[in-house]
Amino acid sequence: MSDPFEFSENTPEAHPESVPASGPEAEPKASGPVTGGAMAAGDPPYLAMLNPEQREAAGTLDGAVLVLAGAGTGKTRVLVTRLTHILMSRRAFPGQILAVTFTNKAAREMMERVGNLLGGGAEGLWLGTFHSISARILRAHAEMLGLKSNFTILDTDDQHRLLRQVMEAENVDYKKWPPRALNAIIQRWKDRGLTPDKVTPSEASEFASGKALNLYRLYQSRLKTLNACDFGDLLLHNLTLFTKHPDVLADYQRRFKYILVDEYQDTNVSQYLWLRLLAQGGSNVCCVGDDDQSIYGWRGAEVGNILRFEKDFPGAHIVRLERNYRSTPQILAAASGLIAHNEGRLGKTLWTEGDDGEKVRVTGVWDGDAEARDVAETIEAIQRGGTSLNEIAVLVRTGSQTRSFEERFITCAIPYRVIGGPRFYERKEIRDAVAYFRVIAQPDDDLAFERIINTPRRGLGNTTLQVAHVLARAEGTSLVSACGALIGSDDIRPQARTALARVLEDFSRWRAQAQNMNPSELAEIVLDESGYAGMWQNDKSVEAPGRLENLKELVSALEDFESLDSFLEHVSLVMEHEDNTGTDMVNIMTLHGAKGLEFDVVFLPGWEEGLFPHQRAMDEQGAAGLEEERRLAYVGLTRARKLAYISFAANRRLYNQWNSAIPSRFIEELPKDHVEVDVSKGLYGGSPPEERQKKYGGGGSGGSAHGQGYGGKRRSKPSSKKEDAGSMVAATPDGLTKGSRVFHQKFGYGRVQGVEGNKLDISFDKAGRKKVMASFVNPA
DNA sequence: ACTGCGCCAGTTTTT
DNA sequence: CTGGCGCAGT
Repeated sequence: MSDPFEFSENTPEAHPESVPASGPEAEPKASGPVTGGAMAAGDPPYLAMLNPEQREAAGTLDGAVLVLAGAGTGKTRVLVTRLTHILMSRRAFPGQILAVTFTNKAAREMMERVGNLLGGGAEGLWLGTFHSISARILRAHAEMLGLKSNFTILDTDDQHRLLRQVMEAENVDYKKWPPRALNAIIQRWKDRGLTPDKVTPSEASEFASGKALNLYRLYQSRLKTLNACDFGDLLLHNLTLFTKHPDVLADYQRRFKYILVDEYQDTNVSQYLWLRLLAQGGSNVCCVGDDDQSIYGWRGAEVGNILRFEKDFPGAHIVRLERNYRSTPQILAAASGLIAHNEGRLGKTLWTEGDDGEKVRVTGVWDGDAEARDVAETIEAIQRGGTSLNEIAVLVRTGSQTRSFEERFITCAIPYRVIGGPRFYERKEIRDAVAYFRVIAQPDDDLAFERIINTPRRGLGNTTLQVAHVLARAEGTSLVSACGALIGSDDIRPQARTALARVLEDFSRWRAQAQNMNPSELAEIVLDESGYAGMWQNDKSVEAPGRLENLKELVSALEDFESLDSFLEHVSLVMEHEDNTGTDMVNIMTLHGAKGLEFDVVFLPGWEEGLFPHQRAMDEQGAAGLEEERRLAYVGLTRARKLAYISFAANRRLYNQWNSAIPSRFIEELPKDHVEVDVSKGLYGGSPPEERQKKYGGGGSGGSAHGQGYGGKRRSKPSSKKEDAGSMVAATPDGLTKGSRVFHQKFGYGRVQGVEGNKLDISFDKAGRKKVMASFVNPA
């Protein structure tokens, strides 16, 4: 948006009356009334509203501050108040404050709350995610790194395709060595701030017989020719920029008088180095985090960063927030007892006031379906008790677990939303459309061009593409320019030549139109003239209408953007779907997705060895992986204000196999006094956890006796003693039979394919084939 | 150049 | 069970 180098606009020099002194050296001594936690007369009202520790964290503006904020202790409130305090006490202009978060959601929330507290005047804040802020900085200095400022940010799909190309060129068998695995290795290097020249050969990894490093180098050079970056590069290039151009760094250091960091425990090495470089100019740094909530180690986060804060900033002020405002004492005690099994914690003692509340409920069920049924029933009961569905969440370990709940909720007509599910911008049709925009915005974007050159089909297949590739490589140009050259040559068939000429013509026309047209209009023209929309209109498959619907949504989403460029930036960095929070719905999401959220009632299904803790976490990270899983469990429990329900199933289907499972070790680790085992399901009848453990052959915690988690494998569903007749409703008297047309409130119209008792097997026109309770459909 | 078939491998979490 | 990929046939 705005150039980050409009320093003069925002610096004190330009407003001598408003700010007493300029430059970090001449920083005035505390002119604000508060520097510590003690309540002082004359505290501004926004500080007076905080508890003493919070006040200390928000009010200590000089020097470095580390806030160890336990779950539900008001850390966002502290950050927001601190930011407001800095502005209200006129210590800095908005443009001199850098506030970084990990998620766009967190950034948005902070912006909103600062706005509320401040009532305007927060424009110009550098508030955003690590990625968006480093992208902004990088765009301003792209040429220093051999990039153009309109560089493309590649998504994972592009990364994989590019890596595959590189591997093909190097004769590395990409079937044997999956590009995604290589990508993971490279991203880990990038997370640690390692450019190819800094990776020590000893780290070269087993991948492709030690060729990973070389592939990394080639990948980087391909990125540069493509004028593109992947996620990791955004930070990495910033680091290079700052170290190679001290003057640039100095400018930013001078600019940012205050730095605020959220979720500090999740920073990786390169983010840490980035912060440290920026802070070294004497900024007042404030990092907020909770080592017990570090759940991103698998993508390079280093809890160590939080542990070494004092070393990095000698004399740092450390504030602990331990008063929890969220959960009941029972829930808090259960969560604390669980997390106490981890070693190497900074250690906090959370406390709270108020009624004990209900103990954490633990239920064992027969299988995943029973679990979903059980959760649905409980939700219905809770809802009858007056709790709104918005206040209820189902937190699962893996994305694939959401399905059984969705199906059950649909059958029971419980409205729900899946947060963080398949994302809008990751759908095929959206990615295709975006690829068109990318080529318009940046003709050199080979990956995007390649994606849509023959979509819709226009007779430009593999042969043509290969020829173009070869030429591009030989000439050192982009695919688009190579294609331009091909039109005038006879290296390809005349048919292909005309087709190619036509697309290129289209693109240059669109490019011209892009100058004086809003993006939304342009999108409509492009989707129409390219034949892309037409392609789906002619498609008779069930999902085609949905795809067209999505394309329409995309066009209207474009209305919010001033330029194609800003939209593309949004697509790459703000990969999220707007959530319809307006309506009352149960929330389903992964535990990772739930961090930072809270609900009255939380369901935590799937607490089985192998699923949670996840086998892979333990295989790949060992003891550290297990501890991270335990923190994930802790995060899950601490999302609950009033009620937490944990469940595990004795049988679970994975791929297409039934596996018997044993309860998660985390269940045994819950302090017994704060847990109530639900025996009503007839499983694990009444036996306390210790006995249950013997019954199912589980060993002590951490022991290998837990083994593989999932036990025997069977092909067919294990027979249950209890049929689920209890949850059945009498069949409808509608007399629906095979072939009847029906209408379902959620799925729309469909045709009955079969009748099984009171369930109907229906093939819906749009939603596909589902089994639904007869009482929820009406004859069409 | 495109279509269809059969084989395989895969599913943790995300900016 | 799905989807991606390679191969063979048109």
